[in-house]
Amino acid sequence: MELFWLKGYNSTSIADLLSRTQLNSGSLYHVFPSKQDVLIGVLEAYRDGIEQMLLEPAWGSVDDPIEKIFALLNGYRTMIVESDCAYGCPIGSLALELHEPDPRVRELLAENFENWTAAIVGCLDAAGKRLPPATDKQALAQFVLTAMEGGVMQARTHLDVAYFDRAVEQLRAHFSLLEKAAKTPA
Amino acid sequence: MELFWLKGYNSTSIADLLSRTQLNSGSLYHVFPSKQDVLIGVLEAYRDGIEQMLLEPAWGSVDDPIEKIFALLNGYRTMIVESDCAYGCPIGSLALELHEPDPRVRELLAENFENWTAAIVGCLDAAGKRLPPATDKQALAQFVLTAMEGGVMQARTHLDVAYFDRAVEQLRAHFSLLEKAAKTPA
DNA sequence: GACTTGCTTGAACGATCAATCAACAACCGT
DNA sequence: ACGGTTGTTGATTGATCGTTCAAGCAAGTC
Repeated sequence: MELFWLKGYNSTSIADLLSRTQLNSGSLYHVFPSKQDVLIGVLEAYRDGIEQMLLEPAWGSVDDPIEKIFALLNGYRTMIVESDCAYGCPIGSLALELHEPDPRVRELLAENFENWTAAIVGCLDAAGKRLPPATDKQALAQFVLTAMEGGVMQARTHLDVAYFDRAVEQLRAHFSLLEKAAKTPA
Repeated sequence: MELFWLKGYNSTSIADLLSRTQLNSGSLYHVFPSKQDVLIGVLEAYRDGIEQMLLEPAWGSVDDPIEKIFALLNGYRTMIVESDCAYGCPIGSLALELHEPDPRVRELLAENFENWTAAIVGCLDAAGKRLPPATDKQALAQFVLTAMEGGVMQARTHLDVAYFDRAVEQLRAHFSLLEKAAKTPA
């Protein structure tokens, strides 16, 4: 149930889940032994569905590997705008909302991040020689995630997408500089 | 009370605050009408104390303006390490933990961010011609915040400072490219 | 020494929430 | 038709939490 995404984990009560799912508490507890298990289920589903839910819609009409990265970021932008800056990256929100997460939950959050950055690494690999050969693609992919999450955080705090846009713009400048550096080797 | 920083707002109960402050509930409610007012007080204190609490300790022995930025980031690194990746930026945590924040609270979070980036803008201004003249210093300062928050988030999720270090390293690469671009004008 | 004012005490209240469980229905194979 | 399994119902429980309040205390004022 994607209520967790909107309201957060702690603020989403079992009653919320029940009214949304039209279930009774007993039925829910028959499937999920505890509220945390619901969260685990949701995180697993998100991890496994990232391809269809995030990448495919964003990449529908984009071929250029580097533009794919920014198309994905633009997908987040759309979500921010449509939710009036309330909704950002669900994983990032949970990562900071849960202060002493269960090991399994923390692990799933990490796996979600890893899946995300793996997709970016795929783009970077496809970009081939447009980037300097010494580029640490894993670190750069994590930096893309970093920029996205930080941008989402500021947009939400200021209630203004422009903060997200500026983060993306700075990231784009970084990529421009990298591409330029790749053309004129040291 | 800096319990909010460690455990988060929702997970810190009034009872926690009482035992920590050696107060009784009545006394606390005599000063702060509600729990949220405690948060507001803490956010105001943090906003006003950022200079002494964050900048001065980090910048004690650093003069170079750009190195000051990275000295500040290194201060966050220390906090991450000392808290075993549990503690990051308190403002960032609250910004994502509170999903429907009171307007005043949201405003204070934004002010804290603005104070922070203003300090970075000061460094960028001091860096003068080492950066390309067309540089949008405000946007770049926000990007530094973005990188910091994103790095903190990933370090906490993976329980590994290396994720923070890589974000800082990427940011440093970005600054290197900017400085290089400033030397060889288009 | 009465009276006010400012602050403290800590038990109590009401609300919310996650979780439980005994009773019950629906479906299946035999 | 029957027993067994699986899934459902929803009132209830026990715990936690934010908040309140009547009573008390200490210090200052006239």
